[in-house]
Amino acid sequence: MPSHPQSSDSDLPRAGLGATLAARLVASIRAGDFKPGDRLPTEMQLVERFSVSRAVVREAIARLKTDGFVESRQGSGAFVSAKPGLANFRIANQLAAADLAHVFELRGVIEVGMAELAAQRRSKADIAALDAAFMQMQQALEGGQDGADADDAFHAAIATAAHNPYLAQFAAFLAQHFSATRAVTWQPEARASGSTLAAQAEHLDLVKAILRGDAEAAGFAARRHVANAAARYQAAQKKKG
Amino acid sequence: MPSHPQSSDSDLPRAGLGATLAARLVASIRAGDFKPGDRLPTEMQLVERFSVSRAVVREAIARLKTDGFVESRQGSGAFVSAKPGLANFRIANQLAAADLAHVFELRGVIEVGMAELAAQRRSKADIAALDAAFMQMQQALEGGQDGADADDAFHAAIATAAHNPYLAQFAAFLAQHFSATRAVTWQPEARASGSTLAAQAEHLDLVKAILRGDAEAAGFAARRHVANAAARYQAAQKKKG
DNA sequence: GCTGGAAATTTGTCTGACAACCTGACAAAT
DNA sequence: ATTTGTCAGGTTGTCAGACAAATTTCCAGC
Repeated sequence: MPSHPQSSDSDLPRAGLGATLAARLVASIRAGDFKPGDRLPTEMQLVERFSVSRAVVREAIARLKTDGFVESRQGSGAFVSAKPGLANFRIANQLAAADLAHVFELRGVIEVGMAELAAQRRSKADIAALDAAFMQMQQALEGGQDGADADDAFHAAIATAAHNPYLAQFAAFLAQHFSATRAVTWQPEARASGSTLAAQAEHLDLVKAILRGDAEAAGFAARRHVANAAARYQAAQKKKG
Repeated sequence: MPSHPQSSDSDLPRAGLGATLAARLVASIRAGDFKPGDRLPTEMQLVERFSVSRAVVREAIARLKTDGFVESRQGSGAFVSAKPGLANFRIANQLAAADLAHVFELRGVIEVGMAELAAQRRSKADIAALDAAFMQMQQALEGGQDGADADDAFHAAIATAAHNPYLAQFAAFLAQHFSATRAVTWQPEARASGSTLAAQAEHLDLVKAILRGDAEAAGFAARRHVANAAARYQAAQKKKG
């Protein structure tokens, strides 16, 4: 058994009929088949059209309701919301290269803002956590170990130092989609090419700017770090593919 | 019938049993009653504990699945996800004053980033849309009409000019929570105090910076505009409450 | 034309049943 | 002793039918 849990298709539960139908209905709404205010087909019509039971249809519609795509009224029907899909913000699990670049850019905007705020608001405890994460990465760099976890902790420490829970939560949300890119930084190929060293140098610039409370420099360092991380990841992808 | 749709409690559908149970289970997970990896009570146990039918329990769990709180496996049970609630980003409908300030800050970070990118990437069509929205606000300002819609269009035009769909979608998501604050800018009280005029002056700075492609100035103008908007809104709240 | 109420329609909830799947225990074979 | 096969029980997934609750439609009656 591999030590790293492999996320193959078999170990994650297959999508049931309800989830599948929900996805199809969302696609229909996004495609414009149903516009805001329109009434969806009745449950019985959906039962006949998709050859499933009413329980499946109701599960699908329940999912659409939690995602804010539709609102249903007893006795009347289910109606597409005024702002379908805007009740929450979501990013697809699999992203094309062009989309990934855009998400990288979004992440950059957030990281820059957090770095600036962290420089203005950092407490002694924030500095201690930031320093600890940085030193852990340094040890991983010198010892040839995996510093991905310390890298996570480093960025989390910056988010904490910004003292804005919404900003931190959104950064954590975005970070999920970058586990692969963070892993690249600490792979043997990256060490050989000097990418890991370069990334750590960028981390140092960021730490120093935050320590001395220089918001402008912190923002600049964060901007450069994310931009370079994106470049390094895309270069690694090109080399591999 | 009022021209502005009033969102009273009566016209939006009451939460059903399924939605209620889902909310309670989410609260339990957030409170730590169930930790990541834990197995939820079986559907039959939930049926007995909450005195509802299995259909209601299944609707609640279906909602938890779409929100990424749990994953269920046929024959085994429903398990709390590793990162519960991080599958999507969501903001509560009703925010306390302190939370609203934080969300304002998050919005500011996004607006600054979009303004910078818009200055770098604006096309002729972007400029035309931006100009049209600004002129519409100007007319509303001079004619004493409501410019809230034009205000929306103005910020949407900046989002479009940034040429990043994820950034734009997130900005639109955030904008939903600021309809009240944008309305404040165009109320008679704001006109009397000069707030509306000040806001429009800030809009002009923003437009000019984007037109001449000055990213730094655009970012600065956006930062100032959002900060002032927050201050104006909080002042109006204090005056009213 | 308008009103009132019955009838039809639609979603919400309950109940029972079976299928698909997983888990653990036990027996059998190696 | 370890592995393998089998079985029984439990759990989620799906189906079917029924009734309750709320809305909409329609028509008789004025």
